[in-house]
Amino acid sequence: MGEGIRSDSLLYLTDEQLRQGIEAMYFAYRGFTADPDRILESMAYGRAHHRAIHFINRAPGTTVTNLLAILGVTKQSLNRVLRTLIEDGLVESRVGKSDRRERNLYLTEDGTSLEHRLSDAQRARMRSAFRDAGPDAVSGFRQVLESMMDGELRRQYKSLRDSGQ
Amino acid sequence: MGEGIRSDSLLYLTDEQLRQGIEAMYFAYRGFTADPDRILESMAYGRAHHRAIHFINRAPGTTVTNLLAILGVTKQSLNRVLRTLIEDGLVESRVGKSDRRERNLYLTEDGTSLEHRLSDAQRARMRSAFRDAGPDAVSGFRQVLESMMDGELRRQYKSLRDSGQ
DNA sequence: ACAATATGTCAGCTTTGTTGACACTCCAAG
DNA sequence: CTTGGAGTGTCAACAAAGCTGACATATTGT
Repeated sequence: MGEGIRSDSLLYLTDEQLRQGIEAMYFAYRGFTADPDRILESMAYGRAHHRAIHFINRAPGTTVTNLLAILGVTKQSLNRVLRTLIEDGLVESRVGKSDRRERNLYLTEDGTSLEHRLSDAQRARMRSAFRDAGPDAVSGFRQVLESMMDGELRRQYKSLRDSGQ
Repeated sequence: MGEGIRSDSLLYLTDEQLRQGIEAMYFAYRGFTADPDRILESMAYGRAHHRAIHFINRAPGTTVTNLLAILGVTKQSLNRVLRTLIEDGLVESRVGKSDRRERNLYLTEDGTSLEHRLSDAQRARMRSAFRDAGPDAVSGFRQVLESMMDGELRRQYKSLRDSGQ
């Protein structure tokens, strides 16, 4: 073994370290979805409903096409989810003002209330993880995740992020 | 607004920061699975097959029950996946030596070869993200993910991690 | 002998994704 | 004003991957 081939600054790039990162991502994502899943399964809903509710709440008045781009599913798949949410009175679909082909989506009071329950649960876990790890770790966490995104997804993530606060 | 209510050290725990963390996790996970998914869809396989292959490779000779505990699915669900992998000659199931009720699972040569293709793709993305973000960020990333796991999952993650290298 | 364990399998159901086809509304350009 | 295309909704059919419940088999340990 030649010395100095692998410098200290590259030690975290060994296959072993990478595999640990992969497994950490897998197990953490299961924790990440566990709390909302528990709430959703008591109703007739699943993760797809949660995602729709999240992003409608995030950008009220968004169109179906925009939601399709963010979620990356087919309109048939999204439509099935939206239909149940509209039927159940959690989402309101208003005909577009300037372009009447578009549908602008909004959460109703009930929809907002469910969104709060779901995001409270998810935020509580995220808050606890952030608190445990500390501000520097949080910054690193965000940096790595952002680098892991696909180009188009990263664009959408940043666009949402910058529209926030 | 009163000054000093929210100290600098807690700024990263605002709902806005937490929501960004949640969305980062969502978009990053899609990037995380994108490359293996592309490889898998060219065959008749899905993510469930990838997970089985990953953990069999990780712990050769593991039993079905152990795999069930790690993956958190029902045996019917896992069995469907394992059956196709065994039929296709990617996984070998050997009767247990000491306890003949158990089945010890191993990757065949073909199974190992597919595992390499999948993990090479996934590691490449992880490596690139790690390199972009730097060692400190990687450490933070791992810390936050570990805190985000459920208790039982964290136990399994650590057990795998410590058995490595 | 008997109970418990590990595994496999059958049937049936759910959620969430997919294609393909088609209709309707509406905007904009010719 | 007609016509093409975009945005939307819906139908049918299907697939992957999870679930429950029930049951069979082999094996182990008491």
